[in-house]
Amino acid sequence: MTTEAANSSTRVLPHPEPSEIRLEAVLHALSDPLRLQVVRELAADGHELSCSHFDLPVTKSTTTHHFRVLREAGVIRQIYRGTAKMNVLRGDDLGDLFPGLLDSVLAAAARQAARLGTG
Amino acid sequence: MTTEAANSSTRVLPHPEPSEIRLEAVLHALSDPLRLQVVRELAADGHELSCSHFDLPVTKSTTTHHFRVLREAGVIRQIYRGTAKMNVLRGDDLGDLFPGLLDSVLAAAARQAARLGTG
DNA sequence: ACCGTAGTACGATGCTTATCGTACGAGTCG
DNA sequence: CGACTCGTACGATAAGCATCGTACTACGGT
Repeated sequence: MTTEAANSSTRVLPHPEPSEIRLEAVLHALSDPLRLQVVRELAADGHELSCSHFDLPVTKSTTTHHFRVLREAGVIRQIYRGTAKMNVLRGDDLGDLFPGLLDSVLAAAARQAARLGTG
Repeated sequence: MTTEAANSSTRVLPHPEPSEIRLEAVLHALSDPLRLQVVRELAADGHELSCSHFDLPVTKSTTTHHFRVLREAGVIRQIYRGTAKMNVLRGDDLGDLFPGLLDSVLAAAARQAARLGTG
């Protein structure tokens, strides 16, 4: 049973507070190719993107797993909107905690993608 | 004798070419607390430091393992000098490949260390 | 030649992670 | 309601990784 009368989009996901975000966890989250790709797309778009928007070469289960890793590391924020689950970069929080870090990682990823031939 | 250069004898260690260095591997190498600490000390010192200079809370075997991960990711360069194995950051190579990345990671690490009250 | 120091190699172990499949829940729309 | 879509939960599996201990090599000094 739903423990709570389903007030649409009242499903809330746990996110780490800025004070709980660890650099090591952020770096680890970004060290996976799939997750780094997701972060790049989120940064490039700048808006909320649903999980299903991403065309990852893994199953839905694995996709859920990767998004959770990103969320629990504090890299993204996830919000339910209807049946969809929207994802946004926590650019502000990360910028406050680690100024310039996200930008240089994204720049590095873009640079490597260009170097390796259209990524 | 000698003491000058040219003491890097027979034993040579494999290092990735700059073109072989992958961002994901670098981020993964830096995502371990011990390895990040090593990199911070190397950056702070700026000179060659032997493996035994670092006082890591793990055995020699594990220390060897962590230095190898850093070397194979392209983060450090290792050279034998007598019985010692010297380590130095590949700051130039990383700076060419991923401008600003290493600096912002180091800054982030310093910031987090201060925030967590490292003493 | 010997010994001590620095580091390696190898095998084992236990933990973490990436992956999948299937069954299920939550929400939308006809 | 019923069907459909999006995503979750759980269990299983396989690979990776951090760690250790012991046995070993390489080098330098005495």
